[in-house]
Amino acid sequence: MAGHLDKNPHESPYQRLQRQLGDLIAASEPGTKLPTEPDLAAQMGVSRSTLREAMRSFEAQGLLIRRQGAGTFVVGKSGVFETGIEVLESLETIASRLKLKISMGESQIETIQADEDMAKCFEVRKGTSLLCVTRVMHAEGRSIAFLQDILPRDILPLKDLQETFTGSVLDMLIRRGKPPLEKSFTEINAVSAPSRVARALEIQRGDVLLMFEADLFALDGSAVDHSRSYFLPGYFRFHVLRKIGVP
Amino acid sequence: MAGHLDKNPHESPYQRLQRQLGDLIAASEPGTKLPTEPDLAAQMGVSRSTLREAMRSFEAQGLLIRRQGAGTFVVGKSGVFETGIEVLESLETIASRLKLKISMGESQIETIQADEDMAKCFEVRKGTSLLCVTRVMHAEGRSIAFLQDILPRDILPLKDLQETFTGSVLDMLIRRGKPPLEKSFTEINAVSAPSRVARALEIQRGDVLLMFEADLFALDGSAVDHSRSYFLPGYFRFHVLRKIGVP
DNA sequence: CATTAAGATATGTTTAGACAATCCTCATGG
DNA sequence: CCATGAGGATTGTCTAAACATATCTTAATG
Repeated sequence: MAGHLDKNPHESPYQRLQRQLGDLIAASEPGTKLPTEPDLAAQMGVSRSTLREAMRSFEAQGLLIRRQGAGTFVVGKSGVFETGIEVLESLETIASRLKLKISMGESQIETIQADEDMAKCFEVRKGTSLLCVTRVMHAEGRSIAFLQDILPRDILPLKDLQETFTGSVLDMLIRRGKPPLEKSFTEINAVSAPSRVARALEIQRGDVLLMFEADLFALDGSAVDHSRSYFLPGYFRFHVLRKIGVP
Repeated sequence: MAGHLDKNPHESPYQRLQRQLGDLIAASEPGTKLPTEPDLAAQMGVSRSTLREAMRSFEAQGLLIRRQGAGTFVVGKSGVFETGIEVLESLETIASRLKLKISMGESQIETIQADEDMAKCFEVRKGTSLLCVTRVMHAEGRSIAFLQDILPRDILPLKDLQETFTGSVLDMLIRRGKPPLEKSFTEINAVSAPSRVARALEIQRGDVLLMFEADLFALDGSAVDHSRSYFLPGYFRFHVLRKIGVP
């Protein structure tokens, strides 16, 4: 990216480190195992902590994958899930269209009690039982998304969920056809990975994630699902076509 | 948020730290200066590094502001820039509608040479001169967004920019009325703050930012502007209404 | 009274090291 | 040949400390 605020573009040691790391990654074939952290730190003349800090941003961009006990590997930039967000679609649908593979990893279906926010969302009493479906989605041999849906018990039979769930609550609802769905209101933000999500996604706690928090509405206006989806940034490219507003 | 993958919700020391910090912040009036990092670390029984790591996520949520040499302050959650992204509007327009104050801080207008990407974007030869407008936007006494627009020299007179620019290239283009604008194609992602952006936004390098990278098109289909906007997550709530797709 | 400089305070960055947790390889035994 | 366990390799987390940088306060001087 050209242009910057600092008139004197003198490179700090950390920026030099970033550039050198970027060069090393660019020069390595996908699948390459990089030197160990202690070795790389020594080569680049920085401490292991400083190197790790720099590596985090490359991992966030999907250029590296680090595996505890195994090593650090360069990732090929092939399977990016690219889609517009004007239309709500499941990851499976997007994958199918892009001819990419995605699968559901670890998952969990449980019953929870509505807290104040959920009670308000579904217009039920606090403490009402809700279904919570949590899973990790995998592509290219790693976890790339952590998804969680909360929905009233009567919206999807628990039995169906337990027997046929393959990763998308939305697809199940669409296939089932009732209630008929109308729209989703989705909030978008960047978050620092909470410990539990980080563990599930095999990243460091505190790493950068893109999060969509959404309410799904039926035609009759009632909320039928509340979801939180955490995406590893380097594996997704979301975009939106925007009309021009009038000030 | 209820529900989690770990069946045994035993709290790790770091999670305990996060909870305690969250409680402390919630219990403090906006504007409160927290104990110094060494003191707080001692009180919470962790090292200063671990405390700093935990504080980063609160700063990302806009709950804290840290100022080098001055201290750490609790932030009141009042002025969140909330808007749909179906329509492209400047921060000033959004602020005006929400009755929030925003102003332009440090800015820079310079001429740059088109690299390969920019040459392709604007359909010009590599090396062609382009204008680059970079600025930091302030609200509530702090930097909350780092914005950068790149545009061909003939789209906006440099003189006009230098004399009347107050923060929004979009608003200038709309007021000028030519070329007539049609739409913006915006990519959305979460990024780890690069050093220069971090410095401008007064955050730690590597912190979480929401980034929009956009191409603005005129009615005749030509690209008239390419921009990158970095947003401090806690100060913005972007949302989108999504139609339901068919798998 | 205003300005400036020095000292104190506090966050930002870097380093080194220790230990925990995970993964991989190799040797051994069934 | 396969399973298992031990040991080595490597990343993840935490700690302590040092130094850089920024801010604030206070004292001295004009």
